[in-house]
Amino acid sequence: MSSIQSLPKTLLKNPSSIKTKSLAQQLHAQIVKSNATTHLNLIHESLIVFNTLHPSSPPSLGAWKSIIRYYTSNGLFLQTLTAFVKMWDSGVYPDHNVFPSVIKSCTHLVDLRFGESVHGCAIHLGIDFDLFTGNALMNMYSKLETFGRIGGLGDVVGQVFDKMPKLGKMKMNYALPPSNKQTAGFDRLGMSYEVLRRNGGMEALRLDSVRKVFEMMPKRDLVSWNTLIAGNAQNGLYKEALYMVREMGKANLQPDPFTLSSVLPIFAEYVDVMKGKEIHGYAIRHGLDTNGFIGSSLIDMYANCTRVEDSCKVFNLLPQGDIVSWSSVIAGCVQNGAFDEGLKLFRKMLLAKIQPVNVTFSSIMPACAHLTTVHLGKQLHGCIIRGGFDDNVFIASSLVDMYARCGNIKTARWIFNNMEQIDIVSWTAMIMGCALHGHADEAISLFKQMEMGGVKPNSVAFVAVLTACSHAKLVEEGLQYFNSMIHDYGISPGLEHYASVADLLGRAGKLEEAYEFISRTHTKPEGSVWSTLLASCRVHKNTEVAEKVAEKIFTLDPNNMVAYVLLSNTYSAAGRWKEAAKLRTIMRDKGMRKKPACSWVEVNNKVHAFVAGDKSHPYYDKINEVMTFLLEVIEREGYVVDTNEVLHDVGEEQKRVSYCVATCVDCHVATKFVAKIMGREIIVMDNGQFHHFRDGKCSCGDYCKIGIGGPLFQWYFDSSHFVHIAKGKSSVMRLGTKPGIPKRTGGGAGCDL
DNA sequence: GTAGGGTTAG
Repeated sequence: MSSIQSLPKTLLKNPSSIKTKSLAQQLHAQIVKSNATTHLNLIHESLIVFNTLHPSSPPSLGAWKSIIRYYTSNGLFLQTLTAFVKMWDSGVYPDHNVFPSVIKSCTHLVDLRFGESVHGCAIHLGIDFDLFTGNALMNMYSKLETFGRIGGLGDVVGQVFDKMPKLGKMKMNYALPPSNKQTAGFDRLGMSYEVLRRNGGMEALRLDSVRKVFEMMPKRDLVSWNTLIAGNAQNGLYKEALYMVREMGKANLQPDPFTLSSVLPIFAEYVDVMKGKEIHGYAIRHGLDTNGFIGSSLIDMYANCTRVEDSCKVFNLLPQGDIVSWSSVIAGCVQNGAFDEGLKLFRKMLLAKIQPVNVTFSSIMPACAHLTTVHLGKQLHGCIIRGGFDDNVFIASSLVDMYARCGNIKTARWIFNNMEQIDIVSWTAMIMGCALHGHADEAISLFKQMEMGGVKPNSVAFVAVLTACSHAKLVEEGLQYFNSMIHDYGISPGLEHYASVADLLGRAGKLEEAYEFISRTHTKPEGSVWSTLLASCRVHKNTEVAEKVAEKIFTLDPNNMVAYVLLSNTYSAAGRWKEAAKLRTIMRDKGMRKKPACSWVEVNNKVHAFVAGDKSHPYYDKINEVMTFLLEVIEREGYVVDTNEVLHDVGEEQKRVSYCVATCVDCHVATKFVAKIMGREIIVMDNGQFHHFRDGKCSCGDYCKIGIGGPLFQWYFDSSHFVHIAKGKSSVMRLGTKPGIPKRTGGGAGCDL
């Protein structure tokens, strides 16, 4: 006999040589029996021949089974269903081997209606008691029971196969339990799954069919239990899932990797690292800790419990990392603020020739956003476009956020405008972007558009719109949104909302009001909420409220250094030097040392960072030269050093700081002058808020809480940047107090991918 | 026939 490879080739080149049905079936059977993956194209072609050759005398059950199994195992789910319908139409009835494939196809196509019909067929034929069929049905119902009616391909497939519901109507009472009708009803009310879950009450209704199938199954194996457990775990029924694990033990079945990787996400969600560790221990004792699925679940669990080091340990012990474990560990780092580590791992992954996918990109992008390294973000964006991932809503949202945070609000807006689908996260990212750039009107307008478009704001969206109001001095609007959040949307305010409102009132100088507001909150306010207000007290030079606020903070945390610094600066700003000095003494006695302020700018894909008093930059002398020159120029233009606001806590090592740096405390004013003289826009990011300096004015309308502090002046004038200024371009500078982010000149975050 | 990773938070 000819080899499997050569026979079909010869025949298929000349289809007319396939004269008989039996020859076609033989051909097909041979190909199907051979290694399917190496002959995919041939098999597909032979199936086409097979399907069209003898429409009047359809294939036997055995042939149909081969076809259906082939289609399903190669992901051709729509073809599976076509074959199933044709088979049924031709009077050949499926046996128990056919149903699992067909049900699996319905699951993948997110078509619950079709699946229910198939279930009806199985009942009709009396083979719904089959173990494999039952397992497949449970899996389908646990994945589709809620979502199947909401979206997906359900309707499309339903239209194509309008015959199918007829087939399944015999015993549809079983396949369509009351829960489905109610689910559909909720859907019509426009309530999201998230809302339903949060409000409770759905649990009893959902997974009804899964439980029914499980209960009627005469025989259950580990797969049945795992499917049931996973179904409950993935639908938020954590207690039930854990209860079923115990029940499974009673049935003398041992947890396997499937069981463990369904249970681990529950403890990740509960942030219960002790229970998670117990599972880890079990996995080690049973030699399962090197299983890739368990590994990535462990990585995620530890990361969710803020134990990134443990995530990395698990990852390093995996014999081979696949894209999921790489993505997990990268996401774990980024979500815990270890941005540099995340980027390092990402580069390592590329070196290991692992191709990033959707999840990898949306996991790593926030690292670029928070490090303000737009050139890295752009490189990633390039990879995303080349990989065809740019229509993914997760990725697009992360890009909107990244560009906005890196100062490039126009690009952010362009991406947002071109998104195919916009969800609550993309809206929020865009609204927050506008808020950070001081475009409050636009932020509010977007928020309204979102509401009108039927997307319900969540608590994060309210943080965004409150931020917009706060930055633009829109006190009334902000308070209205805060109330709307509580009364119209039933969202109870969290610390971040209280902080926003405290900021809103504080920036506007309504310090007493803000103090009362925070004091009234039901949630116990944290130091961070009070600190927000204390910063406003400093701006408004109100030592009276500042003292009250500081007292609150010190009750919560007697060694809160930020509060000491802010209170001391408030005294300085109000001219009460003695009190300020006294606080400095206390701080020194307590051994507190303020982290030196740090500023950095990205020029020609390189990050230049400057710490106060640091002379290590290779162009330090040139920078100083230019700085002195510019200072003279802006002073001629009318800039006066504001000696009243010498807020710098000049420490021992900073005493050597040059005249210029020490005097440039009122950087916000100085930068306006520089922008005017140089005739260019300067964009500065300060604590997440952007200042666009142009033509002697700033976009924040001087309505900024902190004023820009720190050794700002240094980095206008590193030599390459000076060239940049001359070209009239703008680049984003960033201020902060995060030593190490980025590394000193040219290091760390400045590296390419 | 069953299992793992993602975007927004002054």
